[in-house]
Amino acid sequence: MVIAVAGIADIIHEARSAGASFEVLGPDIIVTGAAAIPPEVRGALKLRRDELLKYLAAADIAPSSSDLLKRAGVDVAYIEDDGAAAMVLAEILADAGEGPVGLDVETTARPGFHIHHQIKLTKRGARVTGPKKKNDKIGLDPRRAEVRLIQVYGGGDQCVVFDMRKVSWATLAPLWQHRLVIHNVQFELGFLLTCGLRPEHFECTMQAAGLMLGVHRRGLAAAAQEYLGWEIPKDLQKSDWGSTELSEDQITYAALDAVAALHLWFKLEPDLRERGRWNAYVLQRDAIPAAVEMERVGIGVDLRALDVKIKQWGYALAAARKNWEKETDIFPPATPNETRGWLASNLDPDVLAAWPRTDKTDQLSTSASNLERAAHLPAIQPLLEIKRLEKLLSSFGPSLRNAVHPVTGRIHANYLVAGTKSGRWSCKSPNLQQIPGERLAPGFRSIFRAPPGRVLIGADYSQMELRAAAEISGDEALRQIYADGRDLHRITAAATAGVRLEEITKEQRNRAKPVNFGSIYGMGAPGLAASAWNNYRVEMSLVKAEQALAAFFRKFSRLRMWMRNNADACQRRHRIEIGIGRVVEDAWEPEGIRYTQCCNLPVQGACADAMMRAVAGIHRRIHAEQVDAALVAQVHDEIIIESSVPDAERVRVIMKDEMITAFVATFPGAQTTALVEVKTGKSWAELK
DNA sequence: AAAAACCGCGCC
DNA sequence: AAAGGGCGCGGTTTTT
Repeated sequence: MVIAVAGIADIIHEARSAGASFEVLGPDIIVTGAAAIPPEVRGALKLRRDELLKYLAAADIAPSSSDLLKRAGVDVAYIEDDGAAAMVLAEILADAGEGPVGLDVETTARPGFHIHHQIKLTKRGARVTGPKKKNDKIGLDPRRAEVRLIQVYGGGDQCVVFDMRKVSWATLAPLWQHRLVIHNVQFELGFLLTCGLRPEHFECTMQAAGLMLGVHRRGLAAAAQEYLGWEIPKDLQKSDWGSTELSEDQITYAALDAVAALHLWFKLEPDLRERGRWNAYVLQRDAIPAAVEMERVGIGVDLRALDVKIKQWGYALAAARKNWEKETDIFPPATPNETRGWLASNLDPDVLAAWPRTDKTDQLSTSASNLERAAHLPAIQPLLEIKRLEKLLSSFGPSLRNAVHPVTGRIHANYLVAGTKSGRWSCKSPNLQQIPGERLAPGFRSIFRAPPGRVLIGADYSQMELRAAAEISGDEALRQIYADGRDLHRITAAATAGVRLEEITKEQRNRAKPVNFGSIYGMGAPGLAASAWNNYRVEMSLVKAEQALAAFFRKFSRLRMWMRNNADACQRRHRIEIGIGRVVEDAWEPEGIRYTQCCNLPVQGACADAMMRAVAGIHRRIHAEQVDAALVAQVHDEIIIESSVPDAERVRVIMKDEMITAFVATFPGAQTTALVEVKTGKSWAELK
């Protein structure tokens, strides 16, 4: 940290991490453990005493961890030896009785795994602007970090904090048989698994809070505020949990989370049951071990092939820039504003006047789909090529390479179970659910590869959301199409063009796709016309879009009826109800629930239910049947498993079986003809 | 200097 | 009457 420019909060944080604590007494500041503060930090604090006093006084109003614990009637016991550990653990379990134990852990980078700073460069070679990227994920990575503290609370008058540098894991063995309440249990399971521990009875207050408060308020702080009225401080979250002597503040801070988790559970559990969301909770909870496995196992990557791709993209980008310069005699635009300037001076005045603009700031749009409107300008093609390659390089080049784990050589992405309001999973660091496909980057998915002796198996639901819409709405015409294993796109194309099915060309079928996908989500004619162009490069006039929608709903009138009735019911209830019992409350949306969400979320969300059932079911069977295989990716309607070659056939059967079972469990009586498609290959590219 | 807002775009 | 939904991420621009 550069002390001279740091905020006072950062300086205080440094001092606290070093073991110091502050107390305000009238105009005086009492510092304990001042000797531990690094001299330059101490100097800065002296220099900025007034600021420090103001900050501490403000912090005084917000209760500290120890205030909150005091109010809750909980003492903290910090345990550093096995004898005491066994004794207090027995007390905690006695406090809990038949009930669960609240638990939380703090982790820290293992010795030898240093935090290395990396400097990011822009495409022009300048230092990247914005916050300096500190590589601080190591402390959260089970492969490079260790559990420092385990905090447990049984509901009594003490919370125990075990220092795992002093206490042996064997002493805690009884704990793993007990039912545990953890906020974001996925994180803890990842660490416990590396210690060979596989607790089976757990509750996740984060999943529960997401169902009750909305997925954006499922964090511990938000949930504790809402349900307990606690303002949980989080300033020590990133303190140094590896230091030899942990401060008292750190220990009480750590304890508070375990206490909060248990208290939260006591409120959340009855709430889930009373509000009809218990089944949704169980579904989400039971999918967590599969997500843990996906992250732990990771997906295999051919690093050399990725490097080749990056090089090729670089060459192609240079060539595209040359082409631009040949057409224009100027350098290619380096920023959106430069692109806007070029558009402003090169478009015909009437075209410029009608050029699409951005939503919030009303500037000229520079999106690829809009640039294609000016395709007659010779510089546009090179510009589009530049944009494509810059996108690939910035999102899937060096940054994806950096995501390859130094120890395993694989990518361990983080899947967020029910991380979206519909219930879909999301994925981050990196997001494997947005890896470019064949259209944008031919062959790119072949870098995701099984190691020698193993294969990837991909299974996907065919036209999952259209099938779901058919089942939810009870539209017999649509259901019949899937019962017969017919092709909806072809049927819609024939209806639109007014010709017989056999005469439909590939081109005509393609034009029908946006109609089918758009209509079930409540798209209007203008939206359909736009989506046809933006997603499929199909030109569709307003009139044609209107006609296509009308024709679609003439055929599937029951679907339209469901859409309208359901949207009405949602507005009446001020909530959208999804599948097994998840909801999106009107109050959770900044501008209230919208008609299109009422149409979309029940379909998308019920599909997410089916997907979760399938993932959990597959995971369970792979372990129960001791198959040499593991889940490695999930992309909403697709599951990818890496398997040994001998077990591949068994895996294919399990996947297909579990996915069909999950779909029918979600949509009783659903048509299952050609529902699941399974493919095997050495790489992801071969699974399409 | 850092944070927030905005735009655009990859996937389903 | 009309109404694309859901994400995460990189980069630029504006605000604090």
